[in-house]
Amino acid sequence: MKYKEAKEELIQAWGNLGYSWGLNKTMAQIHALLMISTKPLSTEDIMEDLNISRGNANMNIRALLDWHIIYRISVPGERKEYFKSEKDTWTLARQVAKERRKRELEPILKVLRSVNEVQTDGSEETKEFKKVVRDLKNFAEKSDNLLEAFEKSEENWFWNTVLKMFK
Amino acid sequence: MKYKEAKEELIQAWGNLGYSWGLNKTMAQIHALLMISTKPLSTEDIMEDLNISRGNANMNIRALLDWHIIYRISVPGERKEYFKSEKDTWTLARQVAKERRKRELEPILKVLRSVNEVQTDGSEETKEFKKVVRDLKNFAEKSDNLLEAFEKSEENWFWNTVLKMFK
DNA sequence: TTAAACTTTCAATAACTATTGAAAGTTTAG
DNA sequence: CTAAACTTTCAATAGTTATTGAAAGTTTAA
Repeated sequence: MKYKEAKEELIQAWGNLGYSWGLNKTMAQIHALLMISTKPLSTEDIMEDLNISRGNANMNIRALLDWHIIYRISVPGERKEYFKSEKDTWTLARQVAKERRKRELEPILKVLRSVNEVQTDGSEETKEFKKVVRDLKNFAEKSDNLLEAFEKSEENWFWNTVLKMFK
Repeated sequence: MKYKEAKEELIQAWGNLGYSWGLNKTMAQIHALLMISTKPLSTEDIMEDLNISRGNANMNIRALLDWHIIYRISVPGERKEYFKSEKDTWTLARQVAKERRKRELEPILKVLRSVNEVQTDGSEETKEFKKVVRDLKNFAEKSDNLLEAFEKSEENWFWNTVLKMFK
C-alpha cells in the first residue's frame, strides 16, 4: 500500500471513530491529519489538504482546542498560527475520557441524584422507579470514580495493573 | 418532586446519554421507559407514552432488540407482542460494551492493522506515519483485550478488583 | 377460507447538523 | 495611523438523519 492511500484511509477511519466518540467527522479528520503530520499545520494547510472551507476549518479547529487535544503554535517571526496534535496516545485517551466524563457522565449523575428524591407514594410504579434509579446511580458513581482515577493514572502502571487484574 | 416529573426528566436525560452512546434519542427513550416500567409494554403503549408514530416506535424497538438490550415477550392467549428491558445494570453495561467493541473498535483496528503495512520509503513522513499508527494500534489492541475481559467478568469481582487497583 | 389483529415497510417530509464563503473584525509591521 | 495579513462570524444553504402515517404484509382464530 502506498503512503497516500494509507493516509487517506486512516483519516477516513479516524473520522468515523471520532464521530462515535462525540466529535464530528471533520473535527476528527483534522485531528487525524495533525496526528500524522511531521510539523504543525496552518488553517490554510488544513483547508487545502482536506478540501474544506475556511469557516469550517476554523470552527472545527476551535472545537479541537476546546477539547484540549490540539495546541496552538506560533512560529517566531510569522503572523500565521499553526496547530499540532497531542501525539501521545495515552495522554490523548485520558484527555478524551476527561472531557466525556464532564460532558456526559456528570450531567446524567446530576439527574439521577435529583430524580432519586422522588416522593414515594408506596405504589409499585414509584418503588420500581426508585430501584432502577438507585441501581443506575450506583453504577454511574462507580464508573465516575474509575474514570477519575484513570485520568490521573500513569500508563505503565495502568496496563500492568490491568494485566494482573485479568491475568 | 412528583413521580410524573421525575419519570419525564429521567427519560429525557437517558435520551441524551443514549445519544452519546451511539443509540439515537428515541431509541434511548424507549429503553428508559422500559427500564422503569413494572410490566412489559406493547408498541401501542410505547407510542402513546412517548407520543411517537407507529413506524418510529417499530423501527427503534427493532434496533434495541438488535443491540440485545430489550426482549420480546409474548403473553399467552394474546396476539400482541410486548417488550421488556434488561433491567440489570451490569448486564446492560456489558452488553453495550460488547456492541460498541464490535461496531467501533474492531473496524478501526482492522484499518490500523492494514495501514500499518504501508511501504516505508525512508522519508520522514512515512516514518512518522508508521510511528503514529503503531502507537494507536498498540493502544487499541490493549483496549480491545480489556473490553473483552470486561464483557466476561462478574460484577462483584470486577469492582473489588478495580477498587484494589486504584486503592 | 376470511377477516380481524397485529407488524413491517417506505416514500414523503420535517427537523437537525454541517458547510460554505463573503463580510466583519483583529492584529501587527512599517 | 493604515494597509496587509490573518482570524472569526454568520446568514444562506446543502446534506443528513429522524419521523410520520398510510399502505402492504403477516399471523391467527374461527
